[in-house]
Amino acid sequence: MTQNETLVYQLLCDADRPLSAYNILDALREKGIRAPLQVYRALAKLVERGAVHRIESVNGFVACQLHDCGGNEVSIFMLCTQCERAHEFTDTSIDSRLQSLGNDRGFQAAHKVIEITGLCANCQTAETAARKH
Amino acid sequence: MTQNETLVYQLLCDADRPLSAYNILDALREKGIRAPLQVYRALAKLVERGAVHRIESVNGFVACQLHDCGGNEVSIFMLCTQCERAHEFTDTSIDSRLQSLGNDRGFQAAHKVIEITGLCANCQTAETAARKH
DNA sequence: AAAGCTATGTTATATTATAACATTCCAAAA
DNA sequence: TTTTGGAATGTTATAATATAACATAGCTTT
Repeated sequence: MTQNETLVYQLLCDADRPLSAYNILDALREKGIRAPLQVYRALAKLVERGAVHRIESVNGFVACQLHDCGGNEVSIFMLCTQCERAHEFTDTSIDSRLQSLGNDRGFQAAHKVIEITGLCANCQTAETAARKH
Repeated sequence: MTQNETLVYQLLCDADRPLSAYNILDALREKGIRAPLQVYRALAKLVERGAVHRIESVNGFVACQLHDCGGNEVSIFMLCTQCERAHEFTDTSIDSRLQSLGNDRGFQAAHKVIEITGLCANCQTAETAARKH
């Protein structure tokens, strides 16, 4: 990994939620990153390599949370609108079903996005508690 | 539907691919739409009502292609990188599987995004034909 | 007529992303 | 050892997407 990629990747690993490219830029200014392109270039490489995922629903980026994710499985993300955390997982049955839907139509899939937005369990209970006042 | 919503909705219905907010703005200038906000406000209402879907992968918008889509099903989109067309459909098994994945984790889903990017059947054959030269 | 609501319009600005070009650094060929 | 070619880097400018803040207009209910 190059210098800039390492900086960006480490930051994403330490973060507990998706970061935007400009979040990253701001956080890494003191480390010598000065321009958006430096961030976007590092991100492009990291995403290409599967080390980082782009979350379309929030225009953000997260470090891959699954050790062997570079593989073929589609990542599914659950995104909490409250705490902003992103949980990543995979599901073979959804994956294969989606694949066959594509095949049925002769569609050659290159990339799949599956994202669920809502309230995580934690934030639901917090909200319920808050309503008691 | 209000004036601006009608303009935007008609345009999207006539389009054969997702349009960006600024595509829409440019197309509707002669009809009196002058500022991005007029477009974004109309889109927000239309999306809320289920008449239009936002395609996260391309930051674009399409008119709903399913008559009864205002309902509960998740829309799945296949997006061709070549012709840029978006095909919408639903799949009960993916939907319910995704739902139960959320339930397992106590996640309260509000919105789901499923988008497949790739080459549609049509564009694949066009590409194969082109390679013969 | 007044009050309140929704839609509208307008200007400015925030946020996300890329184009175009110059420079540096390093490894491998000559 | 030099050179040369590719990848990484840096820098400035700008494109593309989206929203904030405020003003006005039109309609409906009281």
